Amino acid sequence: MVSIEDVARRAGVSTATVSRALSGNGRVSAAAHQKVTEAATALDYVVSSSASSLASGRTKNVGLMVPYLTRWFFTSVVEGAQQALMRHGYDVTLYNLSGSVAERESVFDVFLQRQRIDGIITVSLKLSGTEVERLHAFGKPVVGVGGPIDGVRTLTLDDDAVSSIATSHLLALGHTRIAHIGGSEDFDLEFHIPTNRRHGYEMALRNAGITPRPEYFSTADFTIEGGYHAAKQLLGSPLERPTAIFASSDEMAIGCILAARDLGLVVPRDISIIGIDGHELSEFFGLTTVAQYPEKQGAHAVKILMNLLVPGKHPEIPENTPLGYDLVVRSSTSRPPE
Amino acid sequence: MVSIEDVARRAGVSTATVSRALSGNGRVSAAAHQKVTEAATALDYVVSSSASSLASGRTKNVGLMVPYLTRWFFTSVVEGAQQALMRHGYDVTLYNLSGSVAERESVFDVFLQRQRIDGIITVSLKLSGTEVERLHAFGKPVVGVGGPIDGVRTLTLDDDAVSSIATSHLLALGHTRIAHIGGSEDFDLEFHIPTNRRHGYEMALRNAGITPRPEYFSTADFTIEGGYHAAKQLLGSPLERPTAIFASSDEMAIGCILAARDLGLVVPRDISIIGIDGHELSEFFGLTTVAQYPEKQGAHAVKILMNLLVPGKHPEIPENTPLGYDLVVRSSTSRPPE
DNA sequence: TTGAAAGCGCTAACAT
DNA sequence: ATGTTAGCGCTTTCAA
Repeated sequence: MVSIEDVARRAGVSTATVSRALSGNGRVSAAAHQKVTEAATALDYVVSSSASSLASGRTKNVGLMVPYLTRWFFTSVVEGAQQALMRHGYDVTLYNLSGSVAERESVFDVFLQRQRIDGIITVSLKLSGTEVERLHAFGKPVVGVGGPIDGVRTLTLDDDAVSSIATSHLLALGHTRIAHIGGSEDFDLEFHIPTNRRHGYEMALRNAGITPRPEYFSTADFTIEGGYHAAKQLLGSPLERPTAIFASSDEMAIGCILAARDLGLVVPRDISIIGIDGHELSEFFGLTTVAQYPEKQGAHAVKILMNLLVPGKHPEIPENTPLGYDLVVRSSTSRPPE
Repeated sequence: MVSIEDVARRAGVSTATVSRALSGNGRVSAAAHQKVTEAATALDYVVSSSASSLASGRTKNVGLMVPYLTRWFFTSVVEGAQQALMRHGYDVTLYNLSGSVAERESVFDVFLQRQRIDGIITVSLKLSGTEVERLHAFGKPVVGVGGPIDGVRTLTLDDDAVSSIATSHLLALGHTRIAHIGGSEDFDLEFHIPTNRRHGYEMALRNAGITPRPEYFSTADFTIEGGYHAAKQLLGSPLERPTAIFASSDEMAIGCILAARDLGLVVPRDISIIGIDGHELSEFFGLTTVAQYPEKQGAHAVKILMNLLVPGKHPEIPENTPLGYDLVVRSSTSRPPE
């Protein structure tokens, strides 16, 4: 193992100068900087993270907490955050809360306590009061993506605006019988996935002079399968059939498309379908959607965290940059049948 | 911060004893062990990972290297490995190679070198000669999942057996015109996804006295979309249409199902379809598949790694436990049309 | 079985 | 701008 002393010796300076030159903390003459850099390169020197952490209290490591990994949104956020962190020289430690209760507890009681991370990014996490407490007691900066956490700076999509846009798109096409598949409440209890997109939908309808009909509202679990079953109910009922469905996620919307097909309905001729997400599968299915950009959200969270970690060193982030989203119109929506 | 000294004082022993009692290295009397444990619990003491790493050279942290995250197989392996590692008290650092070339290099040159991990698990990684060298120079145990790496113990599905089973299932149903969608070579160049499942398919055919027809072979990129386009070609061609398709992945197989539907073909009446994976969507689509279990593969890799890390402490792993797989018959396969 | 003490490799006062 | 040096909190000889 090549140590800082080896570099110092080769560069003909003290270890302190090497440390300063390589870390960028403290002033070093150009000449010294040059010698140090050369020596370090020649020796393939990389600081030992444990030694550095122990001495400085900084770890150059950030924790990423997710409810689980096998969901497009979560993985995308993680991917975006991970790449951004790497660019800042940070490692990423993954905390997956999908295990047993005991395991989940140990994340808070043991893993977070061992001084391995400088900060945390939580993704769509629904935390208990105790967990939030422990998170704060941890004393390191925390940034959340998706779903508010008490006392934590969180990035959340403007659900009202997004669902209002989706609904308005259908209204503008001339639809009046618009159904909505939202998330079920008990789903929201486990991890935070917005179940409150219903509000924007109803507002948009009301603004258009339409009273939301309860029989046009249904809930599912955000998956293709869930959306499929909900849509079957909505479309198969002998009541006046809706001419459009707005689903709270692309996966559910894809489920709707498949359900419509199985019922012999043609999309969009007989039924228009719109989702929210910009899921990787949405293009293939020709799904109109309001795209959100989870990778960007992850990267954005990193920016904020970096500001908290090394104040002043990074460009200031406006306190509340809203998260971006775009209506992407494809072939699953059109004017309603005459 | 509560330190080892606080615990030692409270327990009335030396820091050395505390260390021994808590780590399990070195003998400690039952009485001392008890006192230490109590004191540690009372004080909410958790060892500082950097201090411990610096002193011992062990980090209790394992690196997980993936080509990228947004693919069912990779995430599932990561999830399985992560949970298993947590149970052993190990943290997981995620190295995602999906970024730019420079970023990919920095993983090997910087991130791996900073002494933060005790070992590495690679997932479906295709590494250059230099990268493999660096990995070995790193001097820590490496275990691979999916795709062989020179000099690295790797877990790989028996592709021959798996594709032979899939093909045999179709043969046993009476199919003789069986097409195969494999992975494209250039896809394999980037990250390792088995493109050699063709062999088992052809062997099975030959054993049944059937000569593989080149026009029944096609390749795609393992996605739904790729499978869809390949299937359209296979099924839309004016040649004698195959009565069954064996796709190298469930996502491609799902693409086949959708393509068949769009062509007005009924699955399985007109065309039988089978995949490989046991993908989370396979059940919904009624897809017959040869399921593999990526979470288990991840957990299995951890077992092997633990043995390498702390030899003797964990149950011995037979040198070559084959990875499990199962034929799961659903509604996408049946006897061929008369 | 236990304790004393010497580091592990680095950073950050402090002094120059 | 640079060097000296005292720790950071733990593990691990070594001696008892």
